[in-house]
Amino acid sequence: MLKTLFLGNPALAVPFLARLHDKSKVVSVITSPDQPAGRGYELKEPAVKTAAKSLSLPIWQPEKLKDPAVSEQFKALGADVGIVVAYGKLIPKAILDIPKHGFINVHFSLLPKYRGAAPMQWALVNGERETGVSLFWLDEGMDTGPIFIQKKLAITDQDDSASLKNKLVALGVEALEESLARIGSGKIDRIPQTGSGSMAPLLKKENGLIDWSKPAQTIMNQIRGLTPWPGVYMLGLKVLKAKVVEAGGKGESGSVITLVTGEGPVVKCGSDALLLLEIQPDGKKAMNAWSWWQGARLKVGEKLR
RNA sequence: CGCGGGGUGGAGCAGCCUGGUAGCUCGUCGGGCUCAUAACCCGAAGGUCGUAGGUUCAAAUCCUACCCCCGCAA
Repeated sequence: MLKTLFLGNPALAVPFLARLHDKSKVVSVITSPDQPAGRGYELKEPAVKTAAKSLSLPIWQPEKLKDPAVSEQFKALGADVGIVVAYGKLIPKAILDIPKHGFINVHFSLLPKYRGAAPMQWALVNGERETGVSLFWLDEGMDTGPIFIQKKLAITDQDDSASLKNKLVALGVEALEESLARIGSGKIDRIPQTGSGSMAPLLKKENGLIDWSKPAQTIMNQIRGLTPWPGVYMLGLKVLKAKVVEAGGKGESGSVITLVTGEGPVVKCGSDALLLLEIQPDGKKAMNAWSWWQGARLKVGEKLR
């Protein structure tokens, strides 16, 4: 059985760890140190750590990978291959060379497109019709290594970041199992990335700011890709769900042009309009847009403040 | 002790600063108008104002403690 390492942090990485545990001997689960997070800054452990505990796997939370002592410990683990899923740190060359086969990174895009931290979100924001998952061999660059296995996935109009994530994780887990089988039988591909790449940089809060003068579909894509984080918002209000509706040229963008009884207000955009369905005011719980409208003290024709 | 917002009939809010009959939009129920309606008109039911104390002739409103929810941030 292959001896493997697993490196990852968030909940999204957990299904990969579970499958890896099924199909190989996981000699160590490497995850970031517990960090203060949440209200009150309580120390919180990464989801991968929680999962590793319940699987009774050895956990290791090194602070700095560049430390030579860390490299020594990696060597001592004697792994055949490392699997990296959303670990969030670049792994130094000194460590990459340690396992017999190197490290495989699971990346949620069709490389070389959307290299970087937030490939799923940017694909949705940009209105892509297709994305996928790429398992590639880590080198020193940012998602630049040779590709092992790549699988495509169509993005539907109904997809949002949650549904797309679920699909990609499922696809990725499959690909992971396939890659382990191939390594076992010696059929290892290392296909250099070709074509022009693009970047999917870490999301910033500002990426979620709504500009009502943009087309409704553009804003809709923002909502699909950036919910739940960083969220698509305007001052004091986050839009969680909406629907594009046709609308003529009349009405100032950002103003409420009509109401759909029981559903919510319709806001004029640069072209067409958005029917708001679910909203979250600052400091409040998420609520349906119709409820929000009851207490919003706004009238049809007014701009959202 | 990271910063901040909030808990008021079933829903979303106003009222609190400047104590003194519980307000608004919606929903529910009954009636009316209408070919009809999610629209309109009339009427009704429904609230320990988060909890426990305190101040006061009088507290949703002022003071104290506690519980719960949420945003930022990470």
